[in-house]
Amino acid sequence: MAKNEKVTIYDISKKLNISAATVSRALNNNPKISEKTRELVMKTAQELNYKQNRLALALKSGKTNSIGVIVPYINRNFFSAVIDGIEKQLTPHGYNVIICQSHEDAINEANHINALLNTQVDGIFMSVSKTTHDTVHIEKILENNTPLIFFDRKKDIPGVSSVTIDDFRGGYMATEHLIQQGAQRIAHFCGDLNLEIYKNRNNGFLRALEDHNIPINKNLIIHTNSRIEAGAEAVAKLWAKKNRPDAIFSSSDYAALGAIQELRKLKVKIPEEVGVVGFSNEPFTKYMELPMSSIDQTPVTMGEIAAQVFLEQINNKQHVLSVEKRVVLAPELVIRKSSNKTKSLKGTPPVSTE
Amino acid sequence: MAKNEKVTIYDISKKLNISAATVSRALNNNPKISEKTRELVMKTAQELNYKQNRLALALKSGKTNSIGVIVPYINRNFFSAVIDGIEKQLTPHGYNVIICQSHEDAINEANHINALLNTQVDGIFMSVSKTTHDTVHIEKILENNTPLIFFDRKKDIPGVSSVTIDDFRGGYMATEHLIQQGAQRIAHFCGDLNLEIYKNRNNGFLRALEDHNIPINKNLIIHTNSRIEAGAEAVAKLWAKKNRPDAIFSSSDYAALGAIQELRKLKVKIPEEVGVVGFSNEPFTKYMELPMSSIDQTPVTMGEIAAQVFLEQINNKQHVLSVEKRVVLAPELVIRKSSNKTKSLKGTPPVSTE
DNA sequence: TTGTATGCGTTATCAT
DNA sequence: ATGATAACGCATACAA
Repeated sequence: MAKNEKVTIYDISKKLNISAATVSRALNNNPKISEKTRELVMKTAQELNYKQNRLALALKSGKTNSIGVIVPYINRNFFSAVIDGIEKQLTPHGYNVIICQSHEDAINEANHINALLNTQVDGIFMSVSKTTHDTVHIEKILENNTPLIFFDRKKDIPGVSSVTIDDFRGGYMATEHLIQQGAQRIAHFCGDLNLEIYKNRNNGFLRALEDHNIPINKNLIIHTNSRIEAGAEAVAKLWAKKNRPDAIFSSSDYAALGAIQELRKLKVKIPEEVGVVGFSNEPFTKYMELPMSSIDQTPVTMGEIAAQVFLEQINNKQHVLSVEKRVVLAPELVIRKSSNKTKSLKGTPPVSTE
Repeated sequence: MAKNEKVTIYDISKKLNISAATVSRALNNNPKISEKTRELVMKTAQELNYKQNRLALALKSGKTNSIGVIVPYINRNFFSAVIDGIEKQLTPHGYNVIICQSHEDAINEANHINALLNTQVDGIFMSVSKTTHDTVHIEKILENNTPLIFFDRKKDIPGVSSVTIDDFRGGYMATEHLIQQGAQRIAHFCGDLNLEIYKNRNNGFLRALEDHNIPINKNLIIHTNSRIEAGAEAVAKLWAKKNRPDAIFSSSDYAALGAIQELRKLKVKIPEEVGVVGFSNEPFTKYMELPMSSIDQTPVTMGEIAAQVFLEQINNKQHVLSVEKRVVLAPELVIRKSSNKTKSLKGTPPVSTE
């Protein structure tokens, strides 16, 4: 028996000598169908191994029941956790999640957007790449009237909702914590200022210094990317000079990891001589030989809320021209050994110690 | 100007007073179309911001130009690297990659398979979950006549192609290396034997001992999962007894990491007292304070080859009932400090030292 | 070279 | 309660 051919509602209708319309109705639990017919149809559908063709449905209804997510990399815990959050919320609603990686390249981003729009996805979630300056390719999503939700890394586009964390606050908390630990010369590893998130973390850092009357020293602000090597190099440079820092706040956990590795090579005592705080609370920070303090971005929550914003948005589409909702989540400081000189400390929420 | 409505080839045809068929042909570079018409169509398509509806195309052609990939977790470097390999090969061919996570749950796996089949993907790549025993949900893919390619973790199903690495060889290499470093009492952290990969690594381990006349000691074979905690617990138990091992070969990098952490807590010297080799060559192994030896599975290559096998398969579909191709890749031993007692060692390919 | 008609699998509208 | 038919957007066989 060749199972080659796809079985359609017509096959069922022929077998039962009823119309395809009736089959369709029965399959969709239309109340105007007799119980007998419905059961018969259901049974035959099973027997014939009928599978609804979502393509046809999508073409007819204009809804594909799938959404696209574009992230820089899927193997960053932060991003995969956000995706988990989105999936968790949307799967029960019958949505399919299409995941795309931009690899931090605006061109890939544009291609993916095109492909997703051609696929007629019902919505797009994205965290923009570092190389995305121009937003014309992003605006195509809006021209296409497809809901767009930014998460974490956003661009300021009117009418576009976003879910982010308060990066300013995160930067502030990390810095203030280091100050409270006695630090006076805090170095900051600052990410690409093209991205709001890094700018905000940087501003939080600066404000914390100000508020505590610590002079700002430009030499201690190092522009690094999010790679381990970048952190190691930064430390190497800083320690080659006089007037070394007594703490490091890195906008990236990976750069912070590199920094710690280099510091240990240099036999610098952590946290006694130098306290270190990273950002993102990647899982490895917890499992390091010298566990690292970091700022948790509650990525799963971020994904869940992004999904909720999306659902609201498509339900409100009656007469509304554009809805825009900007959700900002609170970051959480997780204090671990790399910045904790005191054995016991009283953490004030939302600060947690491990 | 309301940009609400999707523009179709009909809109273009009306505007130009030509038939939709001509527009379609022009858009597809059909050679039987006059240059003038083609240019005109292309221009108006641009002006109107026309986007091909892949849904309609898919419904018509029976090809969606998208493929599905099902992996346990996307944030395992191994899996995301395989996905990178698949994408790299398939994107130039116009394919869209839909990524799904099973979270090691056979039920999720089945749901994803269903969704992908309903979406009419042109092929499915998968690495089965640990909880997948029964394969009926997988066989539905074949009943549906959709090409299926296993990578890394496969089930033995006739007619299904697979790309794996020689796990037996990997286990053998790791073990032999430890023996050459002088180990005589090698513990093995063995994964879930429900999966072929772990069974094979285990067999490789056993054979290496045999070949070097080392008696097999069942007490040194510990069944762990792939979590850090599992490795730490295993070490704690082993070191609580007499006759401790002098080396560990772990089927998982994560378990090996936990082992190393625990060993350092116990002040056991690595690699002097105990050599450790993991499996998968996750990026963190390289960046550990005490870099860890591991077996590299060449995941990007694996993904690329899987994609090639898929492309071959759909091109050969003329009269062939079923094609099956089993590609086995060679693993590579990467020697790092955790197992390297000798300062200088002469690595014989495909062994690399870092 | 271009136009006409048809079908891909569904659902919705209108009949019956 | 059920049937006939049109429509979603596209590509193609057949005509012209």
